[in-house]
Amino acid sequence: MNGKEQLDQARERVIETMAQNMNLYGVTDSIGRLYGMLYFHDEPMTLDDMKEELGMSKTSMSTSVRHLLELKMVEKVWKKGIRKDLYKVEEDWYQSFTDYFNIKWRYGIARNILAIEKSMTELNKLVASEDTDEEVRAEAKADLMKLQNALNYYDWIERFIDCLESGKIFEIVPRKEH
Amino acid sequence: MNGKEQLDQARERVIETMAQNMNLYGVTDSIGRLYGMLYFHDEPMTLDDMKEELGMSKTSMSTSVRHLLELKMVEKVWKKGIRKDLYKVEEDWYQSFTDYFNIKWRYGIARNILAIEKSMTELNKLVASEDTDEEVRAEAKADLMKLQNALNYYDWIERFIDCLESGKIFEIVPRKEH
DNA sequence: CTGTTCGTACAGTTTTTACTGTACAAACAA
DNA sequence: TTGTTTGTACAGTAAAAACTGTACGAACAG
Repeated sequence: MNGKEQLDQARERVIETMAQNMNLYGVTDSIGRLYGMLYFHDEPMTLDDMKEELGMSKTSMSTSVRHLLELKMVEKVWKKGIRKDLYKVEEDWYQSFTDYFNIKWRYGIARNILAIEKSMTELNKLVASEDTDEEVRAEAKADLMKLQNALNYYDWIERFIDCLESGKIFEIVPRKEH
Repeated sequence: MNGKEQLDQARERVIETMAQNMNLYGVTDSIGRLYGMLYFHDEPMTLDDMKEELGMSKTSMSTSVRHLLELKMVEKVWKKGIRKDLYKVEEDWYQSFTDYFNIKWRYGIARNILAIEKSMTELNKLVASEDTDEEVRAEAKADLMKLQNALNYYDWIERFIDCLESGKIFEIVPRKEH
């Protein structure tokens, strides 16, 4: 097959940089490489296919795919007559971008908000209490202001993600048609 | 100092979750904790202060601060009469959010675009060449379409980051005033 | 039911990353 | 100049993460 090596080389280059890029989504290079490889495969793949293609253990493929599923960057495909699970990449990268924020950022922020609210309750008590040392009270008040700012920021982030999720962002920053 | 423990406990809780959240920015928990600690310190701190406060080595403080500087999440402060370097957090979290994309995402995408363009050039040659096997040619053509889509997506991301950087995003998703 | 096949939990290993202590260069003080 | 102080490079160590192989439960085939 004349030209096969050049084809593979061209793919490999893209896959490698894509994989490093995907660190931004919190996945390792090797998971990124798996994604990239799947990206260039037009047919859905089984874990054994991937294992074969990347020369890694099936266990690794299993956990890597799980990561990508969690991020909704790959999806399971059903095909009658085939017992093995099949996977393919989510083709819509805009969707993947949005999903990332929806999954990772929203989750992180929710946890953070809980912690902040709990601490604010405690600090309010501290400020209200007569037993509290004056210096401590002053610090607590300052902290309360900081935490309120933090809450405001998280509120903004949530609305920002809403803006992505609803697709409103595309009114401001339109998709490039081609 | 009555109430000091409660104050510290309230802070610690927030710092810990904040630190984990900062994994989203690609920094470790311990760097996140340093950031959180700095966040609650109203006065700028020296490396030795941090080392003392966190019970870690000065070397660690040095490299951690460097990471945070790179992300523009902390900044150096000059104070006359003090020889040691002083650092404080960037208070504007909206700015930090924008900076993160500007620094990390733009960089990654730029690298990726270069790789894609190079591969597209090669693939175009491959498609044009008469020596190329027909099957390979077909795959190369399919790849070219995929890569063009990728370029379109990266173009969108760049415009998206422009939208953050210019502050236009705040017209759509306004800051919460309080 | 018994045989396979498939995906994954788990334990163990390898690799990578985070962290420390030392040593040293640069900047300053005297 | 010489003596300090400060930040960081570097090498070594400790901790964490990635990866592998085995073993096993679940799903299906016959």
